[in-house]
Amino acid sequence: MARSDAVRNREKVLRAAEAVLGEQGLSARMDEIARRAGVGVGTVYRHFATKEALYQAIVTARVDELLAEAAQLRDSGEPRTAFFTFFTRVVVDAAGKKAYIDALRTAGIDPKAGQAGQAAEMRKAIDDLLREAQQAGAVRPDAALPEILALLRGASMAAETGDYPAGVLDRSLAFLLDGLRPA
Amino acid sequence: MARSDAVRNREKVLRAAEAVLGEQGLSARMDEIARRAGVGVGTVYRHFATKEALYQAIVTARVDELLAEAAQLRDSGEPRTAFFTFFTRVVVDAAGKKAYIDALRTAGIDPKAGQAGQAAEMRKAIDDLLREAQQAGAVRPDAALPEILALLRGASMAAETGDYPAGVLDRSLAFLLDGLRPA
DNA sequence: ATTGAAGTGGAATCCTGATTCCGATTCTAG
DNA sequence: CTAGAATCGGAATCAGGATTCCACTTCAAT
Repeated sequence: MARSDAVRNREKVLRAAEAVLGEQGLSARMDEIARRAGVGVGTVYRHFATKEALYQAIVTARVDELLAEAAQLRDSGEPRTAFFTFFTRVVVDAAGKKAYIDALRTAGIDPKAGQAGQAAEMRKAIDDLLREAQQAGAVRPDAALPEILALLRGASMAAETGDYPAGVLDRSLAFLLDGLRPA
Repeated sequence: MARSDAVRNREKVLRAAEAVLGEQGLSARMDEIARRAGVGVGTVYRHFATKEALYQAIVTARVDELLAEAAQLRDSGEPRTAFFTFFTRVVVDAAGKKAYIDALRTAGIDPKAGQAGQAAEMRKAIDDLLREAQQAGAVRPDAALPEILALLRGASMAAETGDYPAGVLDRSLAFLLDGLRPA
């Protein structure tokens, strides 16, 4: 039913939006996204009712990918590693993608919209990894989910901001994770 | 020379702006600031050429306070504690004050405006505390300033965002700081 | 090849604030 | 107490962007 060119354009918009929103965050202009997609603003709006909707589409997709990865790690049989790997993945993934801040914020609380479900999933995924890691003695037992989420958020936000000299981010993260290990 | 009432109004504006910008960040409206100050927008503009200027005035003042505290801690003769205390102070101070994000960002890099000098001072202050703490064996020797700044920024940003259940922030920060201690 | 529905481009419109302007009000020096 | 300067207040002006509209293309089913 859907016209082939329409589908193609939708893709182009999505890709352009991902790039532009990633670089500039929510403050990016719809015009810019349209230009980069090689399309008129009107077309962008035909596919996504609003800037917010476009943004959500992108974030939702990305979070789904992360959730899939979390599931995979959970079943990897390496609980001691899985938690740290996922934590790192999220932070690295956030680096340079300003569009994530809100996603993380949402994961924290914010029962807004339908994304609430996704946020809950994310929390659960992290909680699972955390528990198993603690069970395996890889993470200090006094660390609870809320604290982990706060740290994850902080790390992600820091990673998104400014460009650090090579290695700084990795080392910072390493220190942070060390703080989560048993004494 | 300056009219007494003008001085008073300037103060009112400053106080109101501090409150409003603290709660809502840069997105706060000038109208709101004026209303809270019990003054017309025009008056706000008579004292501060632009929203940015008003914002800078506030941040600059606050950072100066922090610098003073840093100096005091440096001379306290408690290097083992000073570093952690200051780190904590900055984060706690940032909690709920959305206006700081940018200040911290600036402290990171951003040679913008005259604030560049202040940013440099802040970096130096932290560096001093860090070195002494390491000298005293309270902080792992492989932690360098850039990493510390990244962590400080992340922690501050996380603290500013959303409201966490009581204690979460403190515990998160405790874990983070544990990661900076020698093994 | 033909045609009406679906899709497109991008100028025009709307909205939301920041900033400007200026007549009305205080101050305060004399 | 009085005049002139310094301030005020807040309506009017501007500007930046999101969103809407619609005449004009493209599709693709027939």
